[in-house]
Amino acid sequence: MTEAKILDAALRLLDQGGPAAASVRRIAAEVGVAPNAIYTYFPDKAAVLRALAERLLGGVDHDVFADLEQHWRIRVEALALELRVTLTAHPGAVGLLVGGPLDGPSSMALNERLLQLFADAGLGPDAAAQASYLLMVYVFGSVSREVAGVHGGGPLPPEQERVAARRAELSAVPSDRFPLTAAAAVTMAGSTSTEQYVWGLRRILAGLSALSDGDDGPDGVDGAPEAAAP
Amino acid sequence: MTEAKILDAALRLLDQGGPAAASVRRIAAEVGVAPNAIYTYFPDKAAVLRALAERLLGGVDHDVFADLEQHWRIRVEALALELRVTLTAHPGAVGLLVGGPLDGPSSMALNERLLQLFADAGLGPDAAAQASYLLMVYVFGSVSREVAGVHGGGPLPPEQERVAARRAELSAVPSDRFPLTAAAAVTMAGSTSTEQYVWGLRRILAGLSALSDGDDGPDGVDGAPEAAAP
DNA sequence: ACAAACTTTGGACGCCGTACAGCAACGGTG
DNA sequence: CACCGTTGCTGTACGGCGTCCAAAGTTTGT
Repeated sequence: MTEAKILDAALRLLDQGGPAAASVRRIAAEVGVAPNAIYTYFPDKAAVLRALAERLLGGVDHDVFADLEQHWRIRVEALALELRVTLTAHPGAVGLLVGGPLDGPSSMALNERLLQLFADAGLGPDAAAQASYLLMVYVFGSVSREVAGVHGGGPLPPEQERVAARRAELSAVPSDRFPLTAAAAVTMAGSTSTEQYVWGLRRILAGLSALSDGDDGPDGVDGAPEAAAP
Repeated sequence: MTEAKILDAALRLLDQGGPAAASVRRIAAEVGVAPNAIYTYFPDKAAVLRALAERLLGGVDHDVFADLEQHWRIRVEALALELRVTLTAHPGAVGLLVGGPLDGPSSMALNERLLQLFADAGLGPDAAAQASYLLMVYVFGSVSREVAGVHGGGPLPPEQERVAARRAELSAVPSDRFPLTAAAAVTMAGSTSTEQYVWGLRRILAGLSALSDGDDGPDGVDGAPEAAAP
């Protein structure tokens, strides 16, 4: 009946049955309308999915990160963590976001916020733009790796479960052909964990801090537990 | 007739017409057989695409990066650049790689190589595993951003052209609502450039270098032209 | 009350992935 | 050489897909 109901239905189907379930016909059935009624509100299926992606990105609460009291690194981390939660909440929809261009109003607003954040950090406009892009690449890359291989429906299993499953898979790696992989299997199994996400984020922020004026952050060199070198 | 011919045909169609063109029926027609003949060699369409992804990843030449004479940072950069070229050469196939799990032999070999590289850099096994994952996230994230929105066929336009097109789009950004975005539009237009790719890569490697023993690399703080802060 | 505008539907078209049964070529065994 | 089991391929069919068209229904303005 309205665009909103169509998007609601699409997201519901996407969550329950993955990308394959979000067909025009099923969406229409979910709304309770004939398939072609959808075309009254959207020119084609792609437009529905684009609008949905836009809505999901719009669900990120920006104002939280505007608090100038906090150190910029903290604020970027908070933003990155919130983005990850928002995206992984709808695994079936991740493909829409990583696969399409990010040029909607929500993307722009998000980007503007990020630019402000990096400007606060002391980066010039150009460096801030590059840093923002780098951060988005990291967030989207991480999330898409995280939900990769989820074709069916349902929410993502809890982190602990996924890590355990991955550990089981990796325990089968032949240590003669891939000795390093086999040796680091336990750490690798944690790739899709919040810990690894934050670890990578901190490495990136450390790399960016060198551009910012002098200060080198709250946590010297290692921000994650397993970061020690021999 | 053979699996190889099927994969050849699939890649050809993918290159020419994007993901939508790589249907089982079209692949079969390209090979010159009936559609269902494909199922003699692959259990379903997904298996074809998985095999194709595996083959593409296998096309990355590893031995180049084994040269211990070079500094590890140079070798990682070379690997990242080669990976980007390999992936962007087939825009329609990028979705297969970022959308599915990376657990084939080629992925494992690549990962093993990366672990070795970071071990050479002085990172412990666990940090090396985390760094490898971070790098892969960056590469795949960058590439998928780069080919995002390419639904049709044909190769990616030359970099310069894409940047110019993006610049034109961004020039329409209303500077009252998104002042920072509008101000940095020219830099943002270069997001999908090799320069930006290397810039981000260097930030990440800088962040990782802090973990490696003491040395801080060949290029102090800024590795890209526009990196200066006011 | 009537006309105009908008919304929804029934039906159809061509394409998709895939299952099943049958046909053609072939290698090994008598 | 004749036989036969295995393997590769085809013909055909089913249900689902995105989308178009003309017709029917509904709402709105006057």
